[in-house]
Amino acid sequence: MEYKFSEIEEQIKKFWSDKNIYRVGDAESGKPKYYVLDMFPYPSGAGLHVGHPLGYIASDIYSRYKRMKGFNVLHPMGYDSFGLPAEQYAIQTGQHPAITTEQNIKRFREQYDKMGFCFDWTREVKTSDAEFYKWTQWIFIQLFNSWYNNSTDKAENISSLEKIFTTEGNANVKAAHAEVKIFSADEWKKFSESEQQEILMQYRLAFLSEAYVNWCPALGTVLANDEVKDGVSERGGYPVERKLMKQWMLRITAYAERLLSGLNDLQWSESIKEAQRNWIGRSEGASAKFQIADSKLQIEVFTTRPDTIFGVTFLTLAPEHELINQITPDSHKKEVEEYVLYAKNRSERERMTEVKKITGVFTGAYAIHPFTGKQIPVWIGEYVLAGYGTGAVMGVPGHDSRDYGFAKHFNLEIIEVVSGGDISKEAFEGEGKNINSTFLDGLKTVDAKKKVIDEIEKNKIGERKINFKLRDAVFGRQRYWGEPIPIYYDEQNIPRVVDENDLPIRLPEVDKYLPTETGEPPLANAKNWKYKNKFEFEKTTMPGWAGSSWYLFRYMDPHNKNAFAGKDKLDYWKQVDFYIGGSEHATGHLMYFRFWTKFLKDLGLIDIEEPAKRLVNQGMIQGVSAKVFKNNFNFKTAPQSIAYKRFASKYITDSATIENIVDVFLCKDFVVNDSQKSSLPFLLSDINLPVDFADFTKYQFDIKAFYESGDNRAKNVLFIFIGGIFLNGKFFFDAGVNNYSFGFTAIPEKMSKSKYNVVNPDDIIEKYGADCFRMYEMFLGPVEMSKPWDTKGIDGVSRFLRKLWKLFYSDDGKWLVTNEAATNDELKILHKTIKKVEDDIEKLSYNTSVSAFMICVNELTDLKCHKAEVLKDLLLILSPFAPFTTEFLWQEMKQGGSIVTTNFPKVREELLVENSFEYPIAINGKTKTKITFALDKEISTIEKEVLDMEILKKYFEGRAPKKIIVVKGKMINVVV
RNA sequence: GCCCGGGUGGUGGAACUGGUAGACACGCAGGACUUAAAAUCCUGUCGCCCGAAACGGCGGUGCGGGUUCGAUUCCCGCCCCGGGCACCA
Repeated sequence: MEYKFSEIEEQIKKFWSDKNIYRVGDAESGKPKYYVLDMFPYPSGAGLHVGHPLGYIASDIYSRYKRMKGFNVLHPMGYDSFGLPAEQYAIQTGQHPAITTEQNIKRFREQYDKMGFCFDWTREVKTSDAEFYKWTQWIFIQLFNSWYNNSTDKAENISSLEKIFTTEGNANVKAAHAEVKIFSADEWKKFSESEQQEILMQYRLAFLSEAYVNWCPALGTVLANDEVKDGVSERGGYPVERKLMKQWMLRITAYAERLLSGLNDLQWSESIKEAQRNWIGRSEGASAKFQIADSKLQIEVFTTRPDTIFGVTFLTLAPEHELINQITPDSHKKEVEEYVLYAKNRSERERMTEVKKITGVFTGAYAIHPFTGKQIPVWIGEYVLAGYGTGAVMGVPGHDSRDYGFAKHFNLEIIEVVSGGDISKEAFEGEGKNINSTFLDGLKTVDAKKKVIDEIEKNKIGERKINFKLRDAVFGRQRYWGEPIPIYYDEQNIPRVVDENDLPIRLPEVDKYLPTETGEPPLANAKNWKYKNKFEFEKTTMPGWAGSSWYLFRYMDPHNKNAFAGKDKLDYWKQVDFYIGGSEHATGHLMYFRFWTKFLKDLGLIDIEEPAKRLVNQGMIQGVSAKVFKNNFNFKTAPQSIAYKRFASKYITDSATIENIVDVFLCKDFVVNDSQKSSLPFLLSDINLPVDFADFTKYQFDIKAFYESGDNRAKNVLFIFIGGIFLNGKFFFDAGVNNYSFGFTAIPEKMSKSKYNVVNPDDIIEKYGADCFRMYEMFLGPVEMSKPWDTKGIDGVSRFLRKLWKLFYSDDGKWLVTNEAATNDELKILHKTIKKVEDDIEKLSYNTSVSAFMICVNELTDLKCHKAEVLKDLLLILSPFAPFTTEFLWQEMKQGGSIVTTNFPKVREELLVENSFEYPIAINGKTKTKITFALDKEISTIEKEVLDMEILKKYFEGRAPKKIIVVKGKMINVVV
């Protein structure tokens, strides 16, 4: 019988689905639980490429393994199905995003099924399902109804805060909040309803706030910090500007400390933890208030180096600082206003690219140094950020490089207050001993910090303070395809949450997915969409990360109508034991879902502090692009194109054909060739050609096939190679040349449709089978590592599977398996492999387990072993990797049940005990020969025997060996 | 600039906690089978040197140094590649 993988896969797929083999029960299973989760995919229109399954295969193997080890394994899959691409498509075509999304999901599902993943599809969830987003909205309501109590260090219901306000005002409340004035209980009671709500809003965890946001005019929406890369939108690459807008926000900063300290106990990669630590950006220091001369105003600064306070020679304010107007004397108004205007008009992007440019202006005001009483000038500089600290810094040019640059540029005084550097050359930012600092003189930096903060607090100048870089998260999007925010505006225009019983607030139908003419979000297009038929709903929707911030809990109880998940289910499944996904989510999703988890815990809804114990980041499988060169000017208008046309006219006389040329592609070798290069205008960039026509072994691109495929990019395009050209299906050669070769360069880069380098797993599965595909992706290297996709080695895995098959069937199709008892050698091979594979799976070192299987099958083949006793265990340990083939053979062996639900075999350690070892014998650390000794042999006897060995004599060269080291079971080293 | 990874044959990659560097696979070369091809199987394959061969010699894990009986592994300095952050006071 031949190994026909496609037939086997079909048959086994049916077998599994008939038996509902992947259905997962809950606590009643009586087994310990294990939760394996893949990061939520966005169902894109392009389907899966070979890069996506890397993580899925890894988690699938782990899930199957854990199941065979006696765990009740939850391994679900679903879709993060709200998102931009479907909406963009809707804007272009008018097609409802729900329809596109549904089609894409169907495609994804087909692909998942082909790969044999053990997902329990009865637990599938989709964020765009009203049954799902009902609970996303519900959690938002809880956030709105909560405040963060710093005294108890948890979120509490807003009613407890109101109670405090009515009894004692807000002076002693320790809470995470925005700027609020201090009021007494009496004052609180006298506030109007709208004033009270305004104040409460400053405390809520979901709140409406005026804030500088990243506004992307091209997308017509606001982006979160992590959605902006290099001043442009991460998706689409459109410019982003800073804009003051009223926005729904989440007070993630309340959780900064817990998000930071929680990292320590997580089994996550160091790089992700580090990225989160940087993102949270905790710094310890002090705040200090500087009195403005001849004024009642004070400027508060934050510093991490309060020990350098005697080195302050100026203050710098951010251009957005609110006191600028009040402190600037008339004499300086004009210059200051001009500068502020200039700074405001500078986009984030400009400011970032011109980091080294020093700009600023003197306000004309002076501040009084709190310790020396000296007057110091107050400046404005754009190097100070409005959003961090207090938006003002104390300028210590001697010990801060930015202050140093600023002082040099504007000729301000520089004082050395910490010894150890040379401040005539550069700022000294290291630690040392204080000088020129009165009561701090002689103190080491650590002690000086402590002392000065004590003084600052004693004199009520300021206080010890901890600052975070982490910003509150913007939660509203001017978009259609997202969860409606469950807020309405009452008669007084006070924002209120809708009643929980009215959830879900369904996404209304609109006839246009674009913002309205007045600039309102798309939801404003909805007709008759009012809460209780009279109140205006909030028109923005939630961002892409809302649903994914809590989805892990929904899988535990996906159909629950009364809660986001039932208490019993939450108690049983607790949290994700093993989470796998891309590292690009380091500061986005992975931060938000930790935040929501902590919040739900504070409400007493769940019992865990962290959503995922262990996190593995799978590497990216890059596509290998076929790059050729292309002119980078407009071919129709640029004068350079004439040179190309002249070149083409060497071969083609018909001028109309030449005039029609719209572009030119050059083969790699042509560009590398100097004499050719000099005859052409050298303005080149590279462009990708579809990999389907590229031969990566010879680096040859088939232009003719490309042209004949009907691709528009090949039409009227002049292809130049060495010795000839290709135009519209025809080759033209130099005299004497008749072999064409269109060379390209192979570059690994991210796999993407736009780069024409996508490899579809369906094609690979069709050619080699799903098991082979799964094993090959694992065989490529460690899961965490990125690597270019390359089919070069896949034949090795394919050969392995056929070799395995041959242990069961002869070439002419006879069943070979016998019930003979296995020999010791055979059992040893088997159990060595079981042990190795078990260890490797735990470590996620799948590439080495695949080699172990290969070694095992090779050795059994050499021994002509066809014994059931050995083969059935081999099938079991291989089944997480190659589920189809192993299940098929399992059934052929009449073992009963399904291999999926059978237990993993136990290693028989006693078979692996060696009683002798072949020692490598090294002279001065270099291995020279080998000798076998019994393992229980006395070391002193070994030493003696080795030193007497005839073969070693020549290395001693007459010298007596100085020393001999014997490490039992490892090696022997003789020092001469 | 700062913070994380990483650098091993022609290629993907192995090597437990400091103990035989290059497992396994691809590719390549030679051979067997075949009319032929595919498939399959066998042999070799880090480099250099001697040789008929060797369980011969020398070198070798990005570079330079160090610790050690022994270093791909630990320490110091440097170079290169990938990723993240970036005027964060």
